[in-house]
Amino acid sequence: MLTQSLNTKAINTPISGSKVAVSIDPVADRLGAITGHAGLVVTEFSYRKDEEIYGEDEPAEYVYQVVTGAVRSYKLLSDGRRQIGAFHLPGDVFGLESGASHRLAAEAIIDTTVRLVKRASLEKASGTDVQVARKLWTMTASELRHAENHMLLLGRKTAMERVATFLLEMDRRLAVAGMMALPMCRRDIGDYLGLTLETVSRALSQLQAQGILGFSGARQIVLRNRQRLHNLDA
Amino acid sequence: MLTQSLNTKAINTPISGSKVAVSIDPVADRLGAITGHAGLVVTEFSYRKDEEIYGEDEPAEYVYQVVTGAVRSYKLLSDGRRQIGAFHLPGDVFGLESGASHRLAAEAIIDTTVRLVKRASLEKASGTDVQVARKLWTMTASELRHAENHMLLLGRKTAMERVATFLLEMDRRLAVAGMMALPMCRRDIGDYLGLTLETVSRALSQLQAQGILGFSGARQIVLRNRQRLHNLDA
DNA sequence: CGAGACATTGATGTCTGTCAAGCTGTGTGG
DNA sequence: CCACACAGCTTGACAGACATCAATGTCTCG
Repeated sequence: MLTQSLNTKAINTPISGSKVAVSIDPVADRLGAITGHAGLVVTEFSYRKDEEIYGEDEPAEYVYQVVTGAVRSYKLLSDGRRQIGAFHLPGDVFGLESGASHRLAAEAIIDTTVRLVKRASLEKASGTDVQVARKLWTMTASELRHAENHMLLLGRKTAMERVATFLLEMDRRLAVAGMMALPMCRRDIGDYLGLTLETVSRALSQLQAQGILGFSGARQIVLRNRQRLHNLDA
Repeated sequence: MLTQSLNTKAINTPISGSKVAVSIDPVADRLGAITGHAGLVVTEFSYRKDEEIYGEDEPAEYVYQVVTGAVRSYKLLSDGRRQIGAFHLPGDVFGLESGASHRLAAEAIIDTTVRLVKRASLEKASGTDVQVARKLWTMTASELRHAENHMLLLGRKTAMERVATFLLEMDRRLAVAGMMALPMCRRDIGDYLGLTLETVSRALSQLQAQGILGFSGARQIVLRNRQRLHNLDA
């Protein structure tokens, strides 16, 4: 480990690393919108549940896109308190930095496959292709928008409002056939919402008791009344 | 008012609007780093204390830089709860959007003078000048970095840790001769830190009692022991 | 110098955290 | 295929940090 320099650091302990360039689906593919133009090398990689993808303050060598699975980006305080800044779901790009290093760590929540491209090659492409440069900016701006909404949630919303916001966000992002399968545990949800896992659990139970949602297993949720959920969300 | 369309909307009720193009100091001037290259028209404008500069979801027609004064950017919940996302101090650029509208409102905290350029002209310049495009991205990424740190504060830090973080941030950004003159009131600080003004006041009093800081008037603060303040900040 | 906005301080309340016990359901191995 | 084991979840009792409500103090500026 000590002999491994940061610059030549291998991608963290993958299950399987296929180093072949893969073809990118051009439809509604946000990373593809960039790579399509520049013809960059795109690699696929997989991480097991709870595996670290990169650490906080690590050099930002790659930009990632979730293919399947789910990823959490987070910061830690010295005593272990954790704030998850975002969940990344299939299609989402993460790990994009304009500076030299990652400002949040990233871990696979469940077994996850990602596409990745070298940051340096994107930087290079942005120097010649204005479309690429524009895309990098809008992706960062999109993350900023999410962070600004989340600051409002963390600073000013009640526990119930936070959970309602969370459910509506997840419903929007990963509902299929009116049901959502949450990839993350209650602790992850708590660390995302600035709550404890117990408070999250109590809020969900209360929503169930009110008939606003139904469970089929703790992580399979059906929203039965989005309007009432919206009303609970300030 | 009703006859005034949004697209032709005048800049909000300035004290004085000098529409002359002004020369920009090229040294350590972040807006200048852009405008220097593109030769854009830069205007100066002034706002009085508590005057709105733009509202949430208003079309983002201009990008601003504080010359003198201070600005708060914030979001509101329907019942009036407010989260201030950032304070903008002399030199800071604010109101930069990659989308069509402002996602936070902005108000002058005290009498404030800003420089401004049309967003559209920056967009245009970024299409031909790769340096401009790069700068827009890094400025947005810099805001994102701040927001990520602030999410950690809002989600996971105690009241005392938040106030310590705030003091160190303000010390870094506006201390002159070892003293800082806060432009904002206790309520603004509370709304930035996700606390009430009373909790902020109590924390500051406690820090004074411990000799970590001294006051000369409620908004004139001297940090007497930055190390101990750092220790209080998780 | 006076008035009003702003800040401090105190008393009390409450929401969420903490600690603890038990339950569920998922995956594994006999 | 069933049963066990364990991680994850729920629920309860209690505690505590911060909010709320209220009164007083102080600085600023007109």
